Amino acid sequence: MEFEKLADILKALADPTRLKILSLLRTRDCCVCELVPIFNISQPAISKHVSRLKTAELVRETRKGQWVFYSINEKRLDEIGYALSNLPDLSEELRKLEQQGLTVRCE
Amino acid sequence: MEFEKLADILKALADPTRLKILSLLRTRDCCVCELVPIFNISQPAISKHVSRLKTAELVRETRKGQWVFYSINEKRLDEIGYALSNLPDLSEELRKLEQQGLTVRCE
DNA sequence: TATGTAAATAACAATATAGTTATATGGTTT
DNA sequence: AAACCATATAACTATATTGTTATTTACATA
Repeated sequence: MEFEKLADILKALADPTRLKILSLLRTRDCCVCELVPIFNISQPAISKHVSRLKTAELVRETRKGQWVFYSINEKRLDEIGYALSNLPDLSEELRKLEQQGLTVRCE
Repeated sequence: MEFEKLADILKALADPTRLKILSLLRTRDCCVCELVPIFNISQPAISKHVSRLKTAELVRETRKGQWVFYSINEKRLDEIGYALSNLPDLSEELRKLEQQGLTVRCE
C-alpha cells in the first residue's frame, strides 16, 4: 500500500475515541445514539468520528429506519496490519543514494 | 494495549514521511544526513520525525562518532499489528448500556 | 584550540484536528 | 400535515501537527 494512503488510514485509527468505537463494534453493530452515552462528547462529535472511520473504510453503515447502524470492516483492519509488516521495499532508493555518494560509511 | 497508548503510537506511524523512513530502515540503518537528501524537507524536520519515531519506540538510535544511526524496532511494529487485531474487549461496557436501557432494538 | 560536520532544539507560521453549539436533513408516527 | 427522533452538516474555537530558519550541542580533526 502507498505511504500516503496507509498514513491516511492510520490517521483515522490514531485516536482513542475512534479505537474504542471500533472495539465496541467488534462486539456488535451500534448506532450513533448508542455510542453517545459511552463517551463524554457530543452527538455531532461522535458522528464525525464514525464518518472519519467510514471514509477510511474501517466501518460500514446501514440505515435501519431512523437509525444508522455502523459495523466494523475487519478485513480493512487486517489489511492495515498486513501493510505495516509489508511496507514498500525501498532498497532501490538506497542504492541510488550510494551511487550519488550520499551514503555514510563509518566502520 | 490501552487505547490512549495505541493511539499515540499510531499517530507516530500516521505520516507518509515517517512510514517511508521506517521502510528505509528496514533495508538498513541510516543516519539523519542520509535521510535528508531522500526527502524534500529540511534536516531539522527529518530530525523531528525520527525523534517522534523514537519516542514511540519504533526506532532505536546508536551514536557512531559524529553520526547517529537509527534502526527499526521490528518487534514494536509487530506489536501494533497485534494490538490492532486484539483491541480491548468492551462487551462488558455494552452490557451495562443494555442494563441502563440505552441500547436500540429495531428488528 | 579553532574549524567543520552532524544532529538537536528554539521560535515561529500555516494547516489539520477535534471539540463545541446551532441548524438542517431524513425518516417515523400521531 | 405536524411533531418527533436520529443523524449530519455548518460555523466556529482551541489545540496539535508539520514545516520553516536560526541557533546550539556533540563530536572529529587540522
